[in-house]
Amino acid sequence: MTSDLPIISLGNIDEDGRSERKDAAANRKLILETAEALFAEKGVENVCMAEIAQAAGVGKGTLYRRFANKAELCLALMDTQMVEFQNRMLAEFRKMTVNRVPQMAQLEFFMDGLVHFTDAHAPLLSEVQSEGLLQERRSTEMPHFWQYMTVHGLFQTAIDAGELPQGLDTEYLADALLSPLMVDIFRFQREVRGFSLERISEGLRVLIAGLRHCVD
Amino acid sequence: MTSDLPIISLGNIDEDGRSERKDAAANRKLILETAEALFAEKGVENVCMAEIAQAAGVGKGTLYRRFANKAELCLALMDTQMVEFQNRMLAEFRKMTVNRVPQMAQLEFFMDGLVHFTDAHAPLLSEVQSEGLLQERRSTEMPHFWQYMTVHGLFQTAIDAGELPQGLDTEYLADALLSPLMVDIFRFQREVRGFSLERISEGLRVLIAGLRHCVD
DNA sequence: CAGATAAGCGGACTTGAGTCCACTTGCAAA
DNA sequence: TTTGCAAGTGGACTCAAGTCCGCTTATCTG
Repeated sequence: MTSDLPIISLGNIDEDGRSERKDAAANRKLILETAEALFAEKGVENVCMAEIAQAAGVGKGTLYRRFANKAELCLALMDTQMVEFQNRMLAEFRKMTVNRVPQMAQLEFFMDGLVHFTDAHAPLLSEVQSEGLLQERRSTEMPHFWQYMTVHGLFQTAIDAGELPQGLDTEYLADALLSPLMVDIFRFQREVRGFSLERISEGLRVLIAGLRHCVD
Repeated sequence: MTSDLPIISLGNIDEDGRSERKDAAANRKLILETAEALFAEKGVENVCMAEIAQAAGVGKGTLYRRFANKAELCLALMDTQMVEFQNRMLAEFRKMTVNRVPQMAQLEFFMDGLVHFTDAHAPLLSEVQSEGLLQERRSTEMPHFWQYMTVHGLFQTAIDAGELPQGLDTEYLADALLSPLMVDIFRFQREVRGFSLERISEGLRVLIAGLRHCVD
């Protein structure tokens, strides 16, 4: 059942299904490339929107027409890599399922991949998540959305397969298991606590493993 | 061993141990009262710093000398209630320990209390946490600090008491267990997912219960 | 091809955060 | 009591975010 996990992407389709005007599409590309270059040069958090607009040679109005804020811009920049990661994971899931690898092992594999993904994209993710989970806008495009769908899906399948007891609150558990990977906390653990990626993965593995036993 | 858990409070002692000048202390009090009133009237997120300064009849400079930002101001406003909560919990721990209540049950009790505490103070906590975990400044006064110390302490004691297997990464687990209570995620679960407090508590209970079994 | 028009564009403007600094005042030592 | 000065004060100023609105242009229709 892992095959119906969603792949989420922005694409360049407007909400109405209408595609952009040619000049607008060119500008979007220009802005994204300019932003990527500036981010690489000075670090994501040291680049402001006005600076991006100026470097791209467009007005602030244009920039904000395409991307309502820095979070959205950063989300667009991550889009390709997010889709790539999702595809890689889906391919692995398929392979593992063929090889009769238990769902819970697949979940551990996913979480481990996510730890590395989060680490690799921490600066962009910081901006993306600074917007907050609460904004309705674009919520289905937020990283948390597909991460949640994946974890939740794996939990459900694990229950169906008898790997987990029935009656677990998979909706809550999916959110809870993902919450230590929200960037704020993740970066805190990495930068202040000094945890290694392996240590974080192992910690999550322990949490996951525990679920197998406890129901009462 | 629960008796050496810390109680964290701001107090009105300067970092150098020097106490404030009388006029300054009066202003701090005035500012806190004004802010509290404005927050109650218009909601925490709808009140800006300039507004607080004006309503209190002081300049922005004065306001910012006392409180480096809105987060710090909100933290000061929560101070009393935080200390109260901590004391209530410590008292309960003592009582429970006398009655031979297992450490893990005490942890569940604490987490349940924390769920209610977080819910009750969500707006102020949102401001406090918007500062982010990463700022070194005042990190020991942040809610997460004493929450972490408490959970970590309970884990350790549980291990010493043989309730949990040795070798658990208690430092990681304390952070991880608390992370679904970071306001962003908590509010998301409450407001978007629509989870009840009971459901959240129960979910946490399941996570905690799992730890008893899994080590390998 | 011409005209209509929705989409796109740019930059001035508004708003709030936070800094700076010249001026004032409480307090303690002489 | 005077006086030195660290602490306190107020508000102008800087900086970035995000909005607004009058002008321009791609694209569609006749």
